[in-house]
Order: sequence, then structure tokens, then C-alpha cells
Amino acid sequence: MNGDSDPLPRAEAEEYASWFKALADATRIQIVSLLARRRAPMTVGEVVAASGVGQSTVSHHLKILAEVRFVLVERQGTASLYRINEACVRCFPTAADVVMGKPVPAAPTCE
Amino acid sequence: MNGDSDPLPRAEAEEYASWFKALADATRIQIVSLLARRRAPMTVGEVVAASGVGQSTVSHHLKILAEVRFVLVERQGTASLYRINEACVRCFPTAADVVMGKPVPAAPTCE
DNA sequence: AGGCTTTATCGACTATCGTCGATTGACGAT
DNA sequence: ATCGTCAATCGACGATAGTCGATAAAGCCT
Repeated sequence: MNGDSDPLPRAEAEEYASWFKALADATRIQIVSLLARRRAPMTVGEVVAASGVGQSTVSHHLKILAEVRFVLVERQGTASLYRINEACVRCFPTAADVVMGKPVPAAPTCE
Repeated sequence: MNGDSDPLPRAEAEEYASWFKALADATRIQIVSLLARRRAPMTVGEVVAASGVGQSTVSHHLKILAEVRFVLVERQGTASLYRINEACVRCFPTAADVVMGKPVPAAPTCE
């Protein structure tokens, strides 16, 4: 049990931060909301077309989002199908969680 | 009403991102959780002592957190009293909000 | 096999961010 | 008035992150 006054352990703070970092970029927000609106998986090319940024940039952001399991990938032929991970959307920590010291949800777990 | 397929407008995405940016740093997370545990206002010096980073750094982070109204400031003599803003903690957007295109809560509003 | 398409990766450039130390500015106490 | 304390600001530095263009890798289709 945590005392009332000791700071949140650094390691835990960094886990939390890594969650928020994933959504701390406007382009990533656009991509995520795009994938969520279309509930069906999208190919990278489709995301590129819809988001207006370069292909390598989109690929990079999708990789970041996939690392937090925020989106899921599935290769199909030469294409990569990305879709939103509803479970991770739900378990994404809220500010209240941080503030109340709720244990950080582990990314792989919430799948 | 937003169609099902058009990307989230850039401006809105950036507003969202600015919320998440505020919690996208481990030190800031520690400071926030510190202020929340002590429900009473804390002076900058106290935060410095408890967080182990330099005074100017703490001041900087507190400024950032205050800009999103995540913490509230009140000067008292030479000291600055920072306390958590419960209202903004509650209205902090969740990942689900982003995904479903819920309108971004305006920082000043949620006070 | 050869070419085409799709995506991932690499390298480079820039901008932003976190941190520090030093300085400045306010305020209170003596 | 001066000194001491507290917090904010400034300047600098290193590190990280976003973007792009070009290249490479993998798979399909004739």
C-alpha cells in the first residue's frame, strides 16, 4: 500500500507516461479516430490517403500505436491491415487513474 | 455531424493532443499524483523536495500543468500554492472520447 | 523471371522538449 | 534599508520526436 505522501515510483510514472505519449500527437489522434470510425481494418495506403501525410510517416505512427497495442496489425499478402483495438481503448488510463494511483494497465494484457 | 469516414479536423486533433501532452511525461505524472495524494495545496519547494528534480524544472512543469488548468495556482506572500483541479481531472478526455469523436473539453471550461 | 504494388526501414533535417544552473524579481523579516 | 527566501524566467545543452524522401523487402500477377 502506498503511503499518502511518497511520490509515485518513477518506473510506474513512466509506464503511465508511455500511454499518454501514444496520444500526445495530433497526427496520431487523427489516425486513431480514423481507424475507429471505419470499424473495419484499413490498409496503410488508405490511411495515407485519408490523413494527408506521407506514407513513411503514417507507417511510423502506426508502428508506435501498435507497440502500445492501441491498434492491431495483420498482414495480408503485401498489405498490412490495421484496426483499432477496442479493448485497449477501454483500458486506456484516465487522468483519475493516475491521480488515484490505480495500477498501470499493462499494454499486452489489455488485449 | 461528422460523416463516418472524414478524418478528425486537424484543429480538434491538436486540442486533444494538448491534453494528452500534459500527462506525457513521467515527471509531470509524479507531480500530479503528488498533488493529488496530499489533497492540500503544496508549495513549489515541497514539490521540489518530494520529486527530486531541480527547482526550475518543477516550476516549468507546474506551469505546463497550470496552463491546461490541471492544477490551480494561488500566490500567498512569496510562495505559490499549487493544488490539483479535481474538475479537470474528471473532464480529462479518455481514449474512448477521442475514438468516438466526443467534442474536446475546453480547458478553461472544466473549472 | 520480371515487373508492379504495398509497406517497412533508413538517413537526414528540424523542431520541440526536459533538464540544469544562474539570474532576476517579489516579498517578508530583522 | 538590507538580507534572506521563494519562485519564475532566461540561456544553454542534449536528447527525443515528427516529417520527408529514398531505398529496401516482401508478395502478387502475368
